[in-house]
Amino acid sequence: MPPKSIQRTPEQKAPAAKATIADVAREAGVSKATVSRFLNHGDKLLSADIASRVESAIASLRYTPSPMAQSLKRGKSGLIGLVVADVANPYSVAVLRGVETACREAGYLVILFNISNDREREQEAIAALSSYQVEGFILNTSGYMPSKSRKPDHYGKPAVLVDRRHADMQEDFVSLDNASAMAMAVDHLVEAGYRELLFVTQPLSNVSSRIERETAFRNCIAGRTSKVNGASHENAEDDAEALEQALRRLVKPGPGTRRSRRPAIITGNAVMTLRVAAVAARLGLQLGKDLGLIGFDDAEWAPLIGPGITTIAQPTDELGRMAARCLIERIEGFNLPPRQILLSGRLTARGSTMQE
Amino acid sequence: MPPKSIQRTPEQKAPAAKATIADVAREAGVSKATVSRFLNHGDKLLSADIASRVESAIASLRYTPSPMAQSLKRGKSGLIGLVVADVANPYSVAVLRGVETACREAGYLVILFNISNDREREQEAIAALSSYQVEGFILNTSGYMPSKSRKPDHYGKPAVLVDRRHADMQEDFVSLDNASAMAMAVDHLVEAGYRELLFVTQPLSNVSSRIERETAFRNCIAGRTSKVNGASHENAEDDAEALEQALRRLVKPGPGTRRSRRPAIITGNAVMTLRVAAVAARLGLQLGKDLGLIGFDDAEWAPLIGPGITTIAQPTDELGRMAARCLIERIEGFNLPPRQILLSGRLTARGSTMQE
DNA sequence: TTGTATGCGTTATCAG
DNA sequence: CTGATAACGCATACAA
Repeated sequence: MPPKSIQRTPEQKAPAAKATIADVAREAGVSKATVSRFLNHGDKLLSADIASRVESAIASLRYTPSPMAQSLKRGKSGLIGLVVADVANPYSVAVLRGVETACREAGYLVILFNISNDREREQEAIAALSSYQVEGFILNTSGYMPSKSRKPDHYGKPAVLVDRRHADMQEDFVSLDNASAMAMAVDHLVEAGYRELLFVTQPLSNVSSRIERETAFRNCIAGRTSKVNGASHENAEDDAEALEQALRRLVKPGPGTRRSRRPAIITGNAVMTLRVAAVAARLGLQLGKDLGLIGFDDAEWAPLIGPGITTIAQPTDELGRMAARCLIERIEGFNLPPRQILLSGRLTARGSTMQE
Repeated sequence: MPPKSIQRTPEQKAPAAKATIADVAREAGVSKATVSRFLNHGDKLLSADIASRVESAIASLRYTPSPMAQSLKRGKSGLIGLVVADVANPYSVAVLRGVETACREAGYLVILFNISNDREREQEAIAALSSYQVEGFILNTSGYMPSKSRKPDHYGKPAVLVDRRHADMQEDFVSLDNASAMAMAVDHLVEAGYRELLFVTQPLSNVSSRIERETAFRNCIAGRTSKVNGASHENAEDDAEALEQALRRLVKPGPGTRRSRRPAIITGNAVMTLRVAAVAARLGLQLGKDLGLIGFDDAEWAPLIGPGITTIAQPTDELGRMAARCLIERIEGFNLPPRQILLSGRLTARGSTMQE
């Protein structure tokens, strides 16, 4: 057996060292500039003869331009920076999916930065991404830096916000239409005979989507001339205790109150839905009977918990795609005023909000 | 009011144009080379005086080196390419999270490429990532290209595989210890009195983790001298029908069989767990009573479906971190033989596998 | 239509 | 210890 020399993949003669534009130029017997022209303007500026020579040289060398070098030269990179508040959050991930797809289809790649809900790191994320010459940002963050009490700097690059609005927002904004989604939820509950409503949310703490939903909820209640009661409960991460209290209070109203007022809960997102379902189970409350439940965000498990949980699904994939498209439009030069794109949710009725 | 000139952020005198190494050199009254030395070797090669001058120039100009330019020069980018079979899969996402964290901590950023379970696009993903000079790949893919019937080319860059093993694997491999996890599952069921076992999985179709689990299942059954029966069922994406048949057959054994043989199902992942739970509900089967159920992958909803579903949790975050660490070790030059890192799962018993 | 020369922001190789 | 200077791979103004 002959001593095995340099490893080579079967179908590739040249060593792995990537071909550069200079190699192509040499192979085709032209200058680097000519090759560059072919790359950027096709055969518009070249004679047919030379164009084809360059073309076949590129093919035979399997040449691919280096985005890095291009980026350095042009100041643009084909990269889009995505900053996510928390990759553990299914919502973020669902959006991420749409974003990645749309970007790739448009020839961009996504660099991901997760800040694990640490607001202080938003600026760090943007800076890191920016140094990689990303051409724009998609932000699913609060946009608020407590310690600095100012907005993060976007380095003059376009950005689009998803789900979370920023103060004095100059950017495009893509989100669920929270007001009408909440209206759907309340209407649905009232129609099903529920009269004592509780909105349960994670702490509002400057997260615009939570605030919008809470506000919409109050408006819905206030707007009803009929006898619907409503209250909100902010539930901290670890405070199952408080949540249990709130449920107890909701279900077993004080003395002197008729029991004709059926109680129901609206949860602000899937996380809270799960928590409420857990507490309800612990208290022995039957969903759809002792307690109505409708939650923002649809999840695969929603049909399977108890009698099935009624949800308002967000068009997450579409939200992500929209965000990406907005950003790319701006990147490619259209200079539009800030837009707000509000997509509507879809209600799926299940056992947890049964008619009386 | 004076005509407002160029917009400037309050605390930043210079225009937004990012400072370069040349700016710093000028500001400090030294050469670019000197600044570069300071950047790369600290003050080891510089006189204290000059070092401090450079240092303050950097600070006052808020200078940050351009990774792009560095990358061009050094041939390394600080980027790691992550190719995910399907971002819609909670498992992928959970791993992604660990990967992102570990990479960032080590000073790398992650570029994400999702191939939506399209095996043909694995090579495309790797090529795209490679052109961005990523320093290595983390792959959660099949590594198998049906149409080409060969393995994707990694361009000589290090790669680590997560969850899915490739043929003739030369790469590091990080995964759940499927064999012992399956053993745990079977032991648990047998101990709880179940005797008629069915393993339900998505189609094996060359996905190594599915194959390993199925094989492990068969081995477990074969290894038992006692009277435990076992069978496997591959369930296609859209075939609820077949799944229902399988459940029916499992629960209602043919004539002449004693009913002392309690039936139970082991699901290969969370997706299948949900599907089985749905079908069981439709058939009116009580989990933990008429039918045992234990599933791979723990999810937040597991405790809430029916009497709670027993699961085997994968240490997803740790898997991601491990993968990242392995890759980074290789990137930074340690030339080790291929390793396999198998992490064990954790069983959480819930109502769906109650004792008789 | 094509080639030459220059520069993008860094790092490395030389001298000094 | 420090400073010119030449690459890295590419795109473009300018010259031919």
